[in-house]
Amino acid sequence: MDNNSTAARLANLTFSLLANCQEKEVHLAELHGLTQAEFRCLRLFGTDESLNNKTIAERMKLSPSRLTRIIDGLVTKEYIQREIDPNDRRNMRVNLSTKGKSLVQQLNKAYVDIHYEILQDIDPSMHEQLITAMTHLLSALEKWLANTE
Amino acid sequence: MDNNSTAARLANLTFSLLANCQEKEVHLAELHGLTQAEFRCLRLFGTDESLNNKTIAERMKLSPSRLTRIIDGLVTKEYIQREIDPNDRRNMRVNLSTKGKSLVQQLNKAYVDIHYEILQDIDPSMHEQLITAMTHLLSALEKWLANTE
DNA sequence: ATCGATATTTGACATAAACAACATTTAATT
DNA sequence: AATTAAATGTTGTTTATGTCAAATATCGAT
Repeated sequence: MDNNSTAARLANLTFSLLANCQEKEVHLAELHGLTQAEFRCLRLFGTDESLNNKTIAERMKLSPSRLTRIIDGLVTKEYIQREIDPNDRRNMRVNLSTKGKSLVQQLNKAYVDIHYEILQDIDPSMHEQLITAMTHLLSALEKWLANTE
Repeated sequence: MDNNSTAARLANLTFSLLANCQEKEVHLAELHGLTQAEFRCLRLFGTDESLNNKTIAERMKLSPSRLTRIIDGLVTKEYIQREIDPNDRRNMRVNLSTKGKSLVQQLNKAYVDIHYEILQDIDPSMHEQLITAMTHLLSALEKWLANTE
């Protein structure tokens, strides 16, 4: 009984959290003159990563053609660069420009900062458990998604 | 240092969590033949709530005109009903149909169930902490959003 | 060196979702 | 009589996505 109401509270929390995060993402994209698709694509890059069109398309579950256009936008806006892969010249290695790197870093930093502040409010001995809990939450969701697809 | 890397791990977790939740929402909407906007609108209802057009429009930050169309879709799909507000007959009280109620309940149940399962994996003494942490996470995000708007 | 497969880009076209703006209508309130 | 709530019709924009076909360049293997 008690557990169930705790679950309901937790469910409400993650629900609101999701809504807020979504709003945040929309806001951030706008702030930098990016469309949602472009923003999502950009967020896919670690600062040093270099990916090719097809890989990104697969990760984002989009057609290569579609991806080309999204990348086009990001190249025009100077967030990423395209260069020919020396190993296989049919490939384009797509990677972040200086501007892109700095944006991604900035976003990551802001993100980590928020979480840092949150952790300040929590007993350090609980941190590890919190991580564990969130990991469970994530894998439960992933499992759920895999099942229904 | 350690705190910061914990923050980074936590940030990554909520990031993945967000991505998964988004995917889940898209999937669920599809599953029930609803557009994203319709799905979001539906999720706004508690099972017993009765709202009017204008209120929903404000909550969803949309124009009343736009809302009318979304509601139209949900009425056509028989998830919600419109009826004239007896107190002010200019108002339309919008509320869930039986079908709508059962869907909302089903969604809520699934949502609570997932969280219940997660809690099973976590030491009960930790539950309150988790709730607290998530509450902090949420209010940090809300604060952030309020600041940047 | 040629042939078939592959990666990407490009152009054209198409769909549909998500939204706004505006004017009009209807009905009800104050 | 003036105001309000909602619906409706129209028109238009943007974003997101797909498909398909053609073009280009490259690779790998024969």
